[in-house]
Amino acid sequence: MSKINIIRGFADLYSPESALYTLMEDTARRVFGAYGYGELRIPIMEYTELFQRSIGAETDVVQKEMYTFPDRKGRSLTLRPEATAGIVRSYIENNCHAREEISKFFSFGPMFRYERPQKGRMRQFHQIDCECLGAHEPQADAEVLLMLMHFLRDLGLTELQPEINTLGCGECRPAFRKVLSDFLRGLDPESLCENCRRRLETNPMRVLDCKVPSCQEHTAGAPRILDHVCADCADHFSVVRDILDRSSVPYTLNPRLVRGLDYYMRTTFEVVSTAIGAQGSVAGGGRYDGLVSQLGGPEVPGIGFACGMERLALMLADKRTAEQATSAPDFYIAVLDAGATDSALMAAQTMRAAGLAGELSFAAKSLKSQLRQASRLNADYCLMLGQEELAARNIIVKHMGSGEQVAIPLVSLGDWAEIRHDDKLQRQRKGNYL
RNA sequence: GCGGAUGUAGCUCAGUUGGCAGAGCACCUGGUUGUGGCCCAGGGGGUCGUGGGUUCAAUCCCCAUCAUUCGCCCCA
Repeated sequence: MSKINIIRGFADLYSPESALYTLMEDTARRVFGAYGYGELRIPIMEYTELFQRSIGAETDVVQKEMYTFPDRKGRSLTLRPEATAGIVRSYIENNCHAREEISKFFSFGPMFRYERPQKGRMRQFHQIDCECLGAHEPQADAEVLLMLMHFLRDLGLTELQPEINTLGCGECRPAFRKVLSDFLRGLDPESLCENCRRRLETNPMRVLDCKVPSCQEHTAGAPRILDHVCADCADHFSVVRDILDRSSVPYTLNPRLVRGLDYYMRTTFEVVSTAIGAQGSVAGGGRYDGLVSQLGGPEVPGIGFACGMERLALMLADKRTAEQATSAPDFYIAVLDAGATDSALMAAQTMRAAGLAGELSFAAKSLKSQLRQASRLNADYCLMLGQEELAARNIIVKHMGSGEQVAIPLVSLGDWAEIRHDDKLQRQRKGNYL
């Protein structure tokens, strides 16, 4: 039979790397919980229209990257490419705005985008997502960003800094778009890269964050959205900046920062790392005041962010956090005769019931290789069990450090394990206070 | 959707101007050891990603295809 492969761009996640994801989730629950956010679990599939109407029908995500297919009754379903749309759908559907003035959610799970996989980019990837709905005040913007940085700091990623910008609102952005468009058309078309010449028609604001150096040079004198937003947007943004200035969180003002999803407005931010390859955007978010009503809900403002777990994991792996998650076992049981395997399992259960951690060899391989395995696992003790020991109702216990060994009656193995377990707890306590 | 790199033992990878397929680790056996990590000797294991082509002969050259990976694009 031929074997069946995993789907391209999907991944099996093994220990110890999987422990990084648990760490991220645990940290998220603790930090976001401290800000009054509750965990929300939503489906990974929605009707396709939800994403078309929220992300934007013209965006690359919707146009080329969604896993969309009909269900058995012909309705178009889509595996979620991001979390905000589903959260807002749920918010509207459950009348959250009528129950509480402000709703704060965090959520994590898999997202799906049909892209070419590369470092830090999978077709099934995972995001941590936070949304604050119901607050239009700029303080909410600042708090969300401070919370994100708090989360990253608690993960040990202290070197990360956010870039921030404002995108204006429905009132002032169209005017800026025109000013920018006029400026770009005034340039020599040859001075822009091929992509930017196309963007000029589809989405002129995207030209601003083009990474091609020559584009950067030629658009250096481009109008800045900061100078063209309306008074309300300017006031809003200056309050956000003022709070950040007064907090201890450093940030960079990046007037060229724009967002790929259509629903963003006003405050926008992104955390980029240069340490993990080309896909360096670790987290991104911003305000989306029109989205709830656009999806058929009430006029409720919102702000939030998404954080890419694969990219965080790349940075955490650099810090060797994964190794800390795994600990050495207390024992390993070597089986000297095949007939002793079930007794070895019972012995292991006795040890585990007493609080010790360890494994047994299921196969009665040579003692040499089993002892080697015990030292490879860095076990404290190796227990040996064969026909001879069974006949004597004993088990041989060998301390791997000193090499000392004793025969312990099988009936009192539990007592022995309990003593060992108490010793271990004492050592740990001592270690903590020292 | 577009480019570059890679695909050889369970794992990490050498290799041949085209001529019987290699190492380290792992595994197994034996020796040494106070039944153990080191060391020594031996052993098992490979349709050289897949399908075509060129050739007396292809793992090597050519074409196609699949997979992995790094970029472009896009995004978290």
